[in-house]
Amino acid sequence: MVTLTEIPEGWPADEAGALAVQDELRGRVVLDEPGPPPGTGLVTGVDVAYDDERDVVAAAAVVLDAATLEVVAESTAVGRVAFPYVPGLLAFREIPTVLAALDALSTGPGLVVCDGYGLAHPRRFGLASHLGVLTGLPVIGVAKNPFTFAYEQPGTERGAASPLVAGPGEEVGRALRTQAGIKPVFVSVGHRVSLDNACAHVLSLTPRYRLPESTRRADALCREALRTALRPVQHPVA
DNA sequence: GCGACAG
DNA sequence: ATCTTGTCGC
Repeated sequence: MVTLTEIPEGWPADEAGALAVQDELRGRVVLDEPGPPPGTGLVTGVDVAYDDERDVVAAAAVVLDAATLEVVAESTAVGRVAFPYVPGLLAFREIPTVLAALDALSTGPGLVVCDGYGLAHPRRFGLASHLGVLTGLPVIGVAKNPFTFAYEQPGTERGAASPLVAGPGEEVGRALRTQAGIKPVFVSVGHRVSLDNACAHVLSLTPRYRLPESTRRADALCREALRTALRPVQHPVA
């Protein structure tokens, strides 16, 4: 069964409204907790896929055992796209549907890993921070691109890292090499996790591929959920 | 001033 | 994000 997630009442209708929300929520981010220890407990990947033509977004949450990387639980949700794509306002596009997917899980999510950024954001309040503040969960962001931020190329070996900086002396995240000789990923803190711990989690989630297993699983699942949701219902014929 | 810019 | 065939490699 597929239910269409509602866009919450009071959801910002334009850029000015969204900026005001970020401004208000930014102060609630918690940055002084280390977060759950890497390699233990549960880790949940979240991701979304879009059909902009039909204004539909599908979200998936996949819970992994952090020690074995085996799937413990998963869920999906489908909704209307809640906001246009504006760099810096990505969270407003996907958060309602992501929250619905997290709510549908049969277990607590543990640490949440999302696509995109937390602190590494024009106003230091990216998707991972936003999701963290709304749920109270520990959240980190893992992005495939450095956005507008600068970094020095980390060493070529797996585990090598270098600061992702917004300006002289302001570290907003880390470029982390998860596979030897492969383009790094860009890790930033969302809520209630330290940057060191966030990077340790990401390394523990990348035994084989560039991107965390959590995101890879969530990516595959939300694409499938989108295909299913867009497939026209089959009426039985007599 | 203009364009680019996580997904 | 998404549009998209074949192809090189383990």
